[in-house]
Order: sequence, then structure tokens, then C-alpha cells
Amino acid sequence: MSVYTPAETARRSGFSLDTLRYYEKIGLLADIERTSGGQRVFTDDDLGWLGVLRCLRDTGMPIAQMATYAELCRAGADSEPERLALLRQHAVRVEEQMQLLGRQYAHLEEKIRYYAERTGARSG
Amino acid sequence: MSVYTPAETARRSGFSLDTLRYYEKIGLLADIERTSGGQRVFTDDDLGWLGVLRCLRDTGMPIAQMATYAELCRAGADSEPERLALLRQHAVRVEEQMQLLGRQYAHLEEKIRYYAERTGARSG
DNA sequence: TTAGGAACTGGAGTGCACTCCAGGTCAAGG
DNA sequence: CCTTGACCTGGAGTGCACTCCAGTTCCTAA
Repeated sequence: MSVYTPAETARRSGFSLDTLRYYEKIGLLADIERTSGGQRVFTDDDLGWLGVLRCLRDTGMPIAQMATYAELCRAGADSEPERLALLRQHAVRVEEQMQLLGRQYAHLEEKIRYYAERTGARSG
Repeated sequence: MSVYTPAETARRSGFSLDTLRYYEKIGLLADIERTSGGQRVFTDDDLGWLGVLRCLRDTGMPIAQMATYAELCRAGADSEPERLALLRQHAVRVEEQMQLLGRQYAHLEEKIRYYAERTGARSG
């Protein structure tokens, strides 16, 4: 298997059909093949690229920046240093995000322990 | 010091003045004192509660659920088991979120290493 | 060949969480 | 007093990322 229907692609990528169309419209997805009748045909390469988009999206990159990255990827090998810079910048933000999340999770745990003791004490 | 102006509260909590007003309007913030002239006066308790809200928001809890939690807190000690359940549920989602973030961060790092090697190889 | 589900398009609508605005009021320094 | 910057209200507007819709076309299995 190496080509997929829109529905199958949605299932595999985790993006809805509407989102796939939207991503194509705004340039995150380019050169998607079509049948003679005009229906989209996705390849393994497309799925790979969707995996990249999912990674960026899951780590909180704004769509606009993903579009920038997509364009750099289309621009050829000369843009690789720029792509690297963009990803490195993003990675820094993700690290900060992970640290914040970890800190706040610790607070949450603390609160849970507090309530668990109180309710445990009363009910037991 | 134990009371704060709206501006000082915004600074300390990290929420904008508009957000503080919005939170009060939708019930996340209740019983904020006022001067005779109608201006808000925040206390250390309020700041503490804002810290809780910040924790929940930073960990991705939707506003609607924060409002539920706020109401439970106002409902008295009987609601503690419910509060505990709500926080535990949320903590599970946060754990999942942290795991996803960690996995995707690993992919991102991989991509960065790939580009770093390529651009390093060409430029060095 | 025909039925019916999948997919197409352009564009409007949604949900969330704020954010901004107009037109006033309040309060502290000079 | 008077100015002036902080604050007030209700309500409209914004930005993001989809999501839904109407009306039409495609394509596969019976």
C-alpha cells in the first residue's frame, strides 16, 4: 500500500478531512495528487509530512509558523539552515512549555494530596 | 502589605486587567472587595486563588471547568470529594499531555539533529 | 445502470479566551 | 481645586484553528 483515500489519510494522520482540506488551502499541504475526477490521493510521503505537521502542532507551533516552515521545505536545500534555526527556536519554546507544565503539575499534585488527606481523614 | 490595586494584582498574577474583570464576570473570581467608589481591592487570598487559576489554566483546563471548580470551592467543605475528583481527572489529562509533549519533543530533537548534521557537513 | 456513500468547492459559522472601546468616574499629587 | 492617570461598565471585536453547510460530482458494488 502506498496511496490512501482522504478518509484513510484522516484516520492515519489524526487530522479531520476538513482539516486536511484547510491545510491544503493555506499552503501547509502542497502538490497533493488528484484522480482524474478531482479527488485527492495521498501518498506515504504525504503521510510523513502530516506526521511532521502533527509534531509541530502538538508542540504548540502556530499555524502561521508551520506555513513558513512548509514554504522553506519547498524552497530547496538552500533553506536548510533557516529550517534548522526555526526548529531550534521552536524547541526552546517547547522546553519552556514542558518546564512550566511540570511545575504546575507539581502544584496540582500537591493540591490533590491535600484534598486526599482531608477527605480520607473524614471518610475513614 | 495585604491588599493590592488592580494593576498590582495583574502584575503579580500575570493576568491582564481585562482578564481579571472577565474572570470576575464569568464567576471565576467572586466576592472581590471594592472601595466606596467602586474600584476593586484584591487581597492575599485573592492572589492565592489567582495562583490556583493560573495553575489550572497553564495546564490546559478549559475555562468552563475552572468555573465548575470555583463553584465547588464556594459551596463549602462538603464539595471537597468532588473537587478532588475533578482535580484527579484533570491530572490524568495533564499526564497524557506531558507524555505527548515529551514524545513530540523527541521527534523535534531528532529532526534538529538531522538538519544540524547536514548543514554542519556542508558548511564545515 | 443505478443507488448511495465518499469527496468536491467556496464560503459561512463556531468556540474559546480573551481584548479593545467609548464614555464616563475615582483618587492622589501639586 | 484641578489635573491626570488609573479604574469603572456594558458591549463589541479579535485571532486562532478549525468545522459545518449547501449544492454538486465521483465512484464502487449490486
